[in-house]
Amino acid sequence: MRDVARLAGVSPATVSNAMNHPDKVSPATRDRVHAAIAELGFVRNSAAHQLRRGTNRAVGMVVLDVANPFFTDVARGVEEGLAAEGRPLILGNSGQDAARETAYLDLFEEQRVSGLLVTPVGDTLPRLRRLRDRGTSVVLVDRRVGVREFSSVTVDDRRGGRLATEHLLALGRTSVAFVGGPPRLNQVRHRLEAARAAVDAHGSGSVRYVETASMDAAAGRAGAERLLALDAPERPDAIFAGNDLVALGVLQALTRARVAVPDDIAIIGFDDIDFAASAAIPLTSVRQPAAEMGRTAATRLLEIIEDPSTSSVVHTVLEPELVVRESTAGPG
Amino acid sequence: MRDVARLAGVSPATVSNAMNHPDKVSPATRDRVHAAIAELGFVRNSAAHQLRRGTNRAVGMVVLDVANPFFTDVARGVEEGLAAEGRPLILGNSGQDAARETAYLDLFEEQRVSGLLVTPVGDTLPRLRRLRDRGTSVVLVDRRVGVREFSSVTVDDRRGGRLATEHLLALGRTSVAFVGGPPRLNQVRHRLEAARAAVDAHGSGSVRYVETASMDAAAGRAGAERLLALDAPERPDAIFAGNDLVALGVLQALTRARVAVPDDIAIIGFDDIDFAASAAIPLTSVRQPAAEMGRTAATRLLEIIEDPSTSSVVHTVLEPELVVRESTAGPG
DNA sequence: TCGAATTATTGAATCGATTTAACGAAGTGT
DNA sequence: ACACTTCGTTAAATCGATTCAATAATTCGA
Repeated sequence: MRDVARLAGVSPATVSNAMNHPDKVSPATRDRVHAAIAELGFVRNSAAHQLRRGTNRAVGMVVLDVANPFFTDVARGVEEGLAAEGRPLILGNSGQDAARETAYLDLFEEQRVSGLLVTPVGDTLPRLRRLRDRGTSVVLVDRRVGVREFSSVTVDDRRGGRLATEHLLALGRTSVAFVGGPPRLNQVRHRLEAARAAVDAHGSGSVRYVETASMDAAAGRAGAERLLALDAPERPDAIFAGNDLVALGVLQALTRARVAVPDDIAIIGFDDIDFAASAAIPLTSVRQPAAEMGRTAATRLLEIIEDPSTSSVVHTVLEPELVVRESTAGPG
Repeated sequence: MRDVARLAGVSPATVSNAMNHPDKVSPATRDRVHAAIAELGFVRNSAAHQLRRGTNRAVGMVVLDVANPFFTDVARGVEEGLAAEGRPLILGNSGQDAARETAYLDLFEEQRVSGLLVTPVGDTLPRLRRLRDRGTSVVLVDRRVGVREFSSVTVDDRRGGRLATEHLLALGRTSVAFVGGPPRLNQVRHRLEAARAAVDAHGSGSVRYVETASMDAAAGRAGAERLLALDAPERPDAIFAGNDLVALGVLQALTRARVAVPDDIAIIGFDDIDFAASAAIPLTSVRQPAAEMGRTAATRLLEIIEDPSTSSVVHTVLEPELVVRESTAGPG
């Protein structure tokens, strides 16, 4: 910056003013400074900038799993929402791993980001509290922990679970297997509980839980194979998958075993990722408005950053929507 | 940090030494300092740290399109490769948009990241030169620009194009449409050129180019519809899609129009993303080793960071592999 | 036991940009 | 013409951690 100042024939302070308080500088010198900046290709050192300013404009986001299109859709929504304010978004991928989540939280805490969007994996609440107490605004995405303390944007999982299950029951299916896990995840619990409640309300039918360690296609294949190992009368006539990746895995395993979908076993997923529509047998799914979730979370976060005194905690719950395709309804 | 020093009964300098040069501090005081750090939950301010240290350990990566699983797979590979050194990876998504790419390069330049992985979109070469001249190591991923200056990790697109086209020709297809674009992308050009060369070498057949503005499913649908609008004798009997997303879009459009795949028209994609295998008609594709590409790029970048004097430019070219599925081969 | 060699700790300078308070120059009103 | 604003500019202090040179404490050999 000294070089820029020298070239423009002014002091470093004036260069700073030209960049950050253009009104404090006469038009003539402002132009001179900008010319010098352009000529030297000066880019300010954000470490120094932040150190003095005390704040980092960037927003951090810890994404649960970039391999899941649902979360990349959320991230894209966040980017859109942040674009209005021109704040950079720094993405970290926890890949469902608590240790990596912690590593990214450390990074963001060191960086003193002004806001944080996170879908927590591990026992993250104490960390989030500390971040908040130190001035980082926090909004939870697709999860709720510390309900009285942190705003969140989620989708009504119970409603989604009910929609899915009622759809299956309406089609005359009675023996439903829910494939997903681990049950520690609220998502999984809520969807499963709602499925059971729907079956109870219906008066007949059953829900069995096939627990998996993760929520990807491999888990779906493994879960389906466990079901296929059962004797025919024990087999379910419908599978409610914890999400679309799992559903695609289930579909692969069933197809390989020459089980007719949906005739023998119907499959319904959750999320309605783009690929659900172009699956081998297009997947019925419970649509989550991922991009909207991201946008909403970003907007809410910006509000809190602008006015941290707004201590009110807001939980936005978006509505899921049933999208019926061939994996339950049959062709045509 | 002053607080930590006070609590531990030492000077700030000792606290710093305890963290960064543990050998310079006696075990007793080191423990005392660490206890104080833990008690106060001290997290160092990375702005100050970097300002003094002059370097940022983090590595930046500008991903071309997080909506494309191919690139998230690459990013996962990069994370793996970087994990060895424990360097944080900061992700930015350009979404194929030159302006957003520039915004992220600005951010990374301000941050003085020690390394940069980028799949350039726009006219990025001058920016990369400047970054390199200022000490940021750069490795190109899935692209080559400034061949004498920047190391790169790519896949042999011509070979991939040849594999795909020879496969189609071997199946007796003669009229191939290449759907993809824009042609400004090297990838697209190389794959298309290789397709034409393969047809020439074969002695019969033809390749027509259906140009699209982007490389997503929507583009694939649009491209396919243009082909469907042709009179029957004009229609191709095979479609080589620029990547799997485009291929999935093509497949959707053909299915909707009740065109039999592969009987009437065969489809082959590129990338072999996970979803290709679970598509409506499982997609034949040219597999790119995405994760390996990411790992390799990360490793190469770390080498350059460690020893910037290594001015040698290395271009790693990974080999693609044909994966035959039903969209060309027919069931069974 | 004493000075030399070694090890542990600290005060002060430093990184690069921002900001505050002070300064000089130009303009205003009487 | 004089005192008084107003406006543009600058010197110097500052953000928080690191590092160097210097000092203090410890160990060791003779």
